[in-house]
Amino acid sequence: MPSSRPLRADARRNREALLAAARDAFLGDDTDAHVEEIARRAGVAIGTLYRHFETREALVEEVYRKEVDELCAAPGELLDHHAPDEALRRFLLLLVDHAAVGKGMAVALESITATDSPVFDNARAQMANTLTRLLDAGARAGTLRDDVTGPTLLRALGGICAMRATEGWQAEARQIAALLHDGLRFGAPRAT
Amino acid sequence: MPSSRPLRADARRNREALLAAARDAFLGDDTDAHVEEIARRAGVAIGTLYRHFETREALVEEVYRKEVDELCAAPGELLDHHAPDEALRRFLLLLVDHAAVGKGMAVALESITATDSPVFDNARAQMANTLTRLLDAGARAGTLRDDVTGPTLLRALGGICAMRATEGWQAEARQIAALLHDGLRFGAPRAT
DNA sequence: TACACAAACGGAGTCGGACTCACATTAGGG
DNA sequence: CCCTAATGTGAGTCCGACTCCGTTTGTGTA
Repeated sequence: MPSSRPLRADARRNREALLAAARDAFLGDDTDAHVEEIARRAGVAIGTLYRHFETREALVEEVYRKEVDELCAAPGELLDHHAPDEALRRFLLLLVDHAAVGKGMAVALESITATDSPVFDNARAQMANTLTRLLDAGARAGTLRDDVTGPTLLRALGGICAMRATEGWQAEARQIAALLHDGLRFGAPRAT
Repeated sequence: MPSSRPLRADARRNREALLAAARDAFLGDDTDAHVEEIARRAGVAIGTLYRHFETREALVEEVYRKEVDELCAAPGELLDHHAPDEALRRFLLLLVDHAAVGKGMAVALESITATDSPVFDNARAQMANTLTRLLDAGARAGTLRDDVTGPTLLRALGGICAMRATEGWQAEARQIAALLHDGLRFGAPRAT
């Protein structure tokens, strides 16, 4: 309900403090930071936290939306400067990098890609659309197969995002991205 | 500590009742059945449940171990009757079928593939070994690329296992399996 | 068959963490 | 400056995993 009324100054301040505190916690190591801890870091009481965010999960979603937005903004430029299959390749690597931001981001991406939690409905739809856009461009160019949809590819990426905390996981993640990319090119009309 | 002493008759009975009740719950829809509910279904008290299983997770692991064992037993026969890349293809489809057993099984497979929870260390290692075996056979035959390891492929499968409850997910899952399979063949010395 | 006792059982109670609610405080329009 | 609706507060509730210890029972032995 942020649109109904401009939100009082102190309320906005607290809301932002909460988001900042949550970001610190979630994007860092403390993926399952307690709400109490987040409120404390933000310098407010629990009640205030719950005035601004329906549930703990709603707060989590809000924190990660910005990251997802940024990620999903990339394809526009990528498609301007690269062939569709190359754009897709770069986007997948970008995804790996984002997952690398922190354990928290990886967990969030996992939730977005791998579950059907309604909390991430928006983020999931946005990511799926982004992938669809890249896939469509590649299909039109004949360099990517045309029988895989954005939502399907999104699911396939779950494995990447879920990785963390293991030695050398990033190399592994890149390899899986490459594997999927190759799978998408394999058998395309103009496969290279 | 089942090996130290043969376990009293009533204890064995209760243990089995608990496992049966848990299997009913987990392999059905009630993935997050409460321990109390499971104990009730088994006709024992909570204390008894905890005598047999360290934690709720330990019970979960026990329930799914059998499924994983069964799944991992398959490649032996598959490799006897099919070329390695075909054996791999079939194994991936088998994985999809197992994930289809129930929401619970899908969740378990997800945990096995996508997290690094120590609860599933055994299952994870077993699955990774199984995949390594298939990949090695394919690499020797020249029909699969040789730069992807079992653990890596296992991670990549996370996306498949995490799928559930969405209309037509199984078709989607098969497609992702095919995608990975194609990615593994793409660029192999004797790619078909 | 009876006995003894270790093993197993039961379930009320503890504990930890998400979430609520009734009251106190305060921003900011008039 | 005052009024009031918006906001903040934090002790308390709720819920579910897990613990503890008194009670019951299976079973090896005489």
